[in-house]
Amino acid sequence: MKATNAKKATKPKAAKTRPVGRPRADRRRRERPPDEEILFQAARLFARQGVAATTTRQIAAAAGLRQPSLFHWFPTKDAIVEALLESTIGATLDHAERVSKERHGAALRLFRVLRFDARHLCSSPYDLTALVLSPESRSSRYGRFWKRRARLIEIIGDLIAAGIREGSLVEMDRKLATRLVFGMDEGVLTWFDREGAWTPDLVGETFAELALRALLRDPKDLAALQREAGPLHDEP
Amino acid sequence: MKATNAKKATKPKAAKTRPVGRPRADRRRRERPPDEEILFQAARLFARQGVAATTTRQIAAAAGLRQPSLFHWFPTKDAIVEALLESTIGATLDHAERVSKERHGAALRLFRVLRFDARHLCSSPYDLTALVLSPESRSSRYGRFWKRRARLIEIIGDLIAAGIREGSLVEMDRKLATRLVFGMDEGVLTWFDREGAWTPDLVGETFAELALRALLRDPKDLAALQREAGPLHDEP
DNA sequence: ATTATCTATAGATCTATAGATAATGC
DNA sequence: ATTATCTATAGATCTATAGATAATGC
Repeated sequence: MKATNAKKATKPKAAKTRPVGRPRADRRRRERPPDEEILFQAARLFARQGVAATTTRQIAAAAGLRQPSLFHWFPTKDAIVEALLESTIGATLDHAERVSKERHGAALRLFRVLRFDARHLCSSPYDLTALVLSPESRSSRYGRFWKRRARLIEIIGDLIAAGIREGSLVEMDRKLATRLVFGMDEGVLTWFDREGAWTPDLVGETFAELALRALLRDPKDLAALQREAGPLHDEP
Repeated sequence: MKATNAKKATKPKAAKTRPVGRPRADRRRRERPPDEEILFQAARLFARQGVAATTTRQIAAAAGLRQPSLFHWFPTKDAIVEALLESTIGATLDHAERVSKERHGAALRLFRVLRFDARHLCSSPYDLTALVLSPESRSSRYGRFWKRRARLIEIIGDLIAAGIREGSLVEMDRKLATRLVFGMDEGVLTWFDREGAWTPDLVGETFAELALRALLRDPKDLAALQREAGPLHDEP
């Protein structure tokens, strides 16, 4: 949202430089830059209450600001939602566009796309619980997100179709399978617990395993697939 | 919400009996009893806009009433949400409690529980898109729903654990698998299109197939399982 | 008498704008 | 001069209540 000041980078980080601008009424230690803090706190509140039920006053209070000061950083409440939605899809879509064009078997490419997305959703700095699945996110206000998500679904659908054609995946309704698998993928947002025992890597790997076992003609291929895909943490 | 008047049942349904009470300002043909119409329209609006963003005025207008007249049928807006949430879980939980106690293999019982729930979610008279997955539904206000849903997850988890013990299901993190499979199940609410080509029966059957293929040690067992389970439409 | 509705409105919000203010940076 | 904040508030909601009203039922 804000370009980082180039000069700041050269400066050896001073221990206690006071930030520019009028001091805050709420003097608590700042964990993050204001725009990131706003996104972080907004996501936390959206996850608990939903977007519409969360007020700008609540977001501001959680971020250590007065309500109108929010509008210095984001022009509208919607802009906050948009920024969070983009954070869920950007990296995954880039990865999927790239991997889906590689010259490997469709099953392998599918495995990697799914594994990456589930991990990405779990490892976001923001708590995205059900934000992506909220009816709000489908509204035309967030058309950009909506189109990019549709593109991701399309890529997954194409990989499943290719796998069926190649004979590595079992014969089935391609579109229905795509929806079910993608539903399982996004579904992690409803239950993944960032304080829990499961790591994003484990969830990504297990989800992709489960999905491929369901789709592969011969589930014994899975082990070879995982070997070829390599460990998740190497994924760019 | 309203007990059906016993006398009404005996009466041969009169062609044009005017309903009791002051006539509505909005004179359109009534499709359903007022309370059902309110639930139906509320669900439609919740699906498009989310719960908090939907106003009682909008619900009332869609149901052919003035806003305050809503409160004759439901004491609060929350009561409408509660009624809809209960409609998603009631029948499924009854079915699951019953089936999970039958004396068949765990895989078969699991298959039937999953198949039933996915179909039930798709075939609701109300458009429940993402209502169940909304952060609102997790709020303590709807504790009854929340507890019943947790019980359903528990039953599914127990069946998966039993299947692993019996050796019919593949060795894996029982809880993680439960979450993933249940996520795929509820996920149908985000994409099932009541005007689309897929029937609730098809979605239920395909989902349960996919889930069992993912979990079974030997996917070839699936065909036998489906034969033994019988057709979905016979399911009580 | 009972029922289902209506109109009017109280009281409590909520988003976003206007304009002042208190810092740093040069 | 620039930046980031503040206080005050306009204007637009929204839920729920109060009390009147227009039907049917007996």
